[in-house]
Amino acid sequence: MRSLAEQLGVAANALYSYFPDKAALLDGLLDHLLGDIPRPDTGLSDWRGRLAGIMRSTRALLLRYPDLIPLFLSRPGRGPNAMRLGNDMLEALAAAGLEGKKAAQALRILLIYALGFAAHEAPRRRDPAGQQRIRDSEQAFGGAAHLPRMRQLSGELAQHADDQTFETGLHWLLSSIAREAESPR
Amino acid sequence: MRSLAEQLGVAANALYSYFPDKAALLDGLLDHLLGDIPRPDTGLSDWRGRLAGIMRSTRALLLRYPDLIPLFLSRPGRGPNAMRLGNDMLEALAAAGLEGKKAAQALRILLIYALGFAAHEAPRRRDPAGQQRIRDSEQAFGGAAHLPRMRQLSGELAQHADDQTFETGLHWLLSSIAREAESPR
DNA sequence: ACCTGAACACCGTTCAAGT
DNA sequence: ACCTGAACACCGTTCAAGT
Repeated sequence: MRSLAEQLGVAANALYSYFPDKAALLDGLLDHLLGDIPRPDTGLSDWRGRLAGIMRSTRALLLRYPDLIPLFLSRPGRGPNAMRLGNDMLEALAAAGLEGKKAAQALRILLIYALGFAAHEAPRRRDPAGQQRIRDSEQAFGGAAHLPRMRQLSGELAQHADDQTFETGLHWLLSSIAREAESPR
Repeated sequence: MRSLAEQLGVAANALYSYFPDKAALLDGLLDHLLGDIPRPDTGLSDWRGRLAGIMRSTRALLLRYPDLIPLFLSRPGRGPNAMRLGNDMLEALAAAGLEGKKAAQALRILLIYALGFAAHEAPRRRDPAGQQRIRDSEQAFGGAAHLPRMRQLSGELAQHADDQTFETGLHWLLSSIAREAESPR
């Protein structure tokens, strides 16, 4: 609050003329930022591509504002932009054949995946001693007595999460969603 | 630091005789808590059940210590208990037919899913005005002009994430992992 | 309606000093 | 080696007072 006020050239407590508290201010900011996520081409019949695009944009947005990730995870998200995003996702899920409760579950699972992934990545990307940390991890994993699997994969495990891993997980979720529609229960 | 010191009957700065800073203290605590996650029955050939058990235990542990969830998401996790957990997961993934890079990816994706899910849930479970918040959301979704999918599912979408949703996402990931092993690339 | 200075009750951490 | 009181540089927020 203090540093924002300073950038606005105003005393810190002046902000309380506009917002009841910090949480309310951040809620407004969050939904505003969601406006940066582009809408999928509605004409496109490729539901998988549309969902993947939204999830990639969401992850990219979060990585741009790492400080806000805990807020995105914990806040309800019922501003206009959050609702538009939800509607676009439900539209794509309906094209995939998911409706009702299963569609609501899929929406939440996909969002949690993208949010969780970014929440995992962001602090590592920002860590100034990141490369050193990777070397330390590799050594810890490589020297783990009685844990042969960790030793064997120490090189892979020590690396940070990357684009390819994000795509793999997204692919896994979308593939299962496609199957869910084919053989509903 | 101050409240912990008080519970120990000691001045706050006395803690700095044992830990260089707050982060180091919490890193130690985190790995200690991971010791509460039970190991899967190693004799069991059911790799899916073993992985599911670990993920359920992880989620349950995080929900017991909601304040620590951001730490679990951002910290590397290379203490003895974290490594044991990783080794058990890799063991199960190997039984599923995943080795090397794909196994490392699967490990990270599953952990991110469980951590992300708990990070999403925890603040909602703690919110004292949770029920009121659900009603507000339902009304916001239900009254969204031009967003028919949101309106249609307002009841489902307003609810909090639940056990069933967690199980669905876990099932989707494990199913795709099973397929990955059947037809590797 | 919108802003201010001053203050309150908190933080994590440092430092010099004690035993 | 382990602890202390005092202080530092921060927080978000409240309150009474100003225009």
